Amino acid sequence: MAEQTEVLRRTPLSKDRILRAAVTLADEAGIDSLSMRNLAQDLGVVPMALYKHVANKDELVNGMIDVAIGEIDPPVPGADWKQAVRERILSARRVLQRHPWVSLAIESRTAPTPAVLAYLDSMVGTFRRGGFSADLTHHVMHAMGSRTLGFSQELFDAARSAGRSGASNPESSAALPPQFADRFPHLAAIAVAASHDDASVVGQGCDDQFEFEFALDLLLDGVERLQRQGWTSTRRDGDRSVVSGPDQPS
Amino acid sequence: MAEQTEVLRRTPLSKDRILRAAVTLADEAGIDSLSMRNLAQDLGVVPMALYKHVANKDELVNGMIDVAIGEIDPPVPGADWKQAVRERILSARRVLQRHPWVSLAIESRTAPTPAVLAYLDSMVGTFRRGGFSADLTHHVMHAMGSRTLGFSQELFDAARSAGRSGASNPESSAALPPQFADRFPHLAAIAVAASHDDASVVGQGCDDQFEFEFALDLLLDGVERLQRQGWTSTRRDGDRSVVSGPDQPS
DNA sequence: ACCTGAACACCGTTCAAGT
DNA sequence: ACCTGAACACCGTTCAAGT
Repeated sequence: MAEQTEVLRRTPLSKDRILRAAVTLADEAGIDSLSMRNLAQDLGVVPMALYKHVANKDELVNGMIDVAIGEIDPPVPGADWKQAVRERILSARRVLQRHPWVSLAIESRTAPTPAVLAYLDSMVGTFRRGGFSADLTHHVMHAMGSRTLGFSQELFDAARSAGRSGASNPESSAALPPQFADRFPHLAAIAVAASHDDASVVGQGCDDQFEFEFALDLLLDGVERLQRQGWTSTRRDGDRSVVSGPDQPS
Repeated sequence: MAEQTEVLRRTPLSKDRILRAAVTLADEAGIDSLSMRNLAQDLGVVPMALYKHVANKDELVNGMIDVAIGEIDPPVPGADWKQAVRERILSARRVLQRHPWVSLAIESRTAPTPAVLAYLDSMVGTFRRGGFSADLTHHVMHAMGSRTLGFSQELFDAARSAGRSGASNPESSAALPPQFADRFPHLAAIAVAASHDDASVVGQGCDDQFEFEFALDLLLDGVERLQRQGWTSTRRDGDRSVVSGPDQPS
């Protein structure tokens, strides 16, 4: 409608409106399509008009990140630390599946944004209330790394810059080239091992959710063990093994 | 010397010479400075001359990655799987410290390069010879993620796009802003906890090497435990905890 | 004082003109 | 047939001219 177009054109720009349009653009067209010029066109304004509300593109991306991080669920109230951390991280992961550009955007930052800091601060608080020392919590946060925010650097991540396509979409599964098994026999063997549906499929054949939870639980179980052992940092003493506690089998 | 310049100008371009110049450029000036135009200028040729040897910039970056991956030490012969994996990953980490652009370059790829595949294949072989089932090895490789290649997504990684500056350089340590402890009390607490040198320093105050090995050993100890328990994938059965084996304490 | 078109300094890559 | 300068279609951002 002409009237509606007129209203939209007349709606004043705001940082909030710019950020929401930028998130939508990145969601739908990919982060590579996010340019000041494209974004301005989507908003029906001249590119330079954006610079009234954001200092530069870096500040725009920072704002976009915080919009996404704000969508992560708050910690579940009654749960113990392990359940609370686990659920929150899986919530973060769901957010990142809605906004696949976020992980790359966060990685490209030189400093964490305010919302990321607030999220991490809250998670540290959950560990501390669960009986973790400040020392152990510090190292645990490092060890979790980007997994804390719901993503991890996968090496076979074909869906990274590609469009959204569920793992259950058989169309997008690339069959192994014939030479692959000859050149990389070990990789071919483990690709077959965990691919329940089609033995000639790798990458897309992996159950991403399972792999994420496998690694998450491996880490959570490991740090739980350290906490129960009363682990303390021994880095100045040359002791290399982090779990060489008293109840180690042999 | 004029003669030497003449010789250099006369030296024919080759993919190898281009790749080595590109790696040097990225090492010294950062990945952002790596453009076809800058690279051509360093080589004393016109930009379009590069396209005789590389199809496009993506292929250039792929080649650069493989140059770097080729610098990783081969597995140590006599060691058991745990030592072999550990040493190799730490070697990869040293390579990435010499070439700080590699992790971002690998992350930006949509598919792994041949040298990365060969490296991963070799590592899978080490696990398999150590008695790991193909099933477990598959999930372990996922769980290790980018750590396999010597890097992990740190959230406070200030030195990411910045120039090289050792963690021991006190000049580059940013003090915590006064409001920080008020807004993010838990983060402030754990920052102080593990900072031995200066309690008001975060980020640069962390011992990156210690944190990397802490997480690496946490994972290696965890997967060793799974392997000893004869862990098998139970993902279709709704069993969520990866370490719920028979010898769990309670 | 405010807005904005043109311009600047880049980029990867195409393509046709020149040798 | 080969090489390469100019051009194309972008980019983030500056800046001065116009209202």
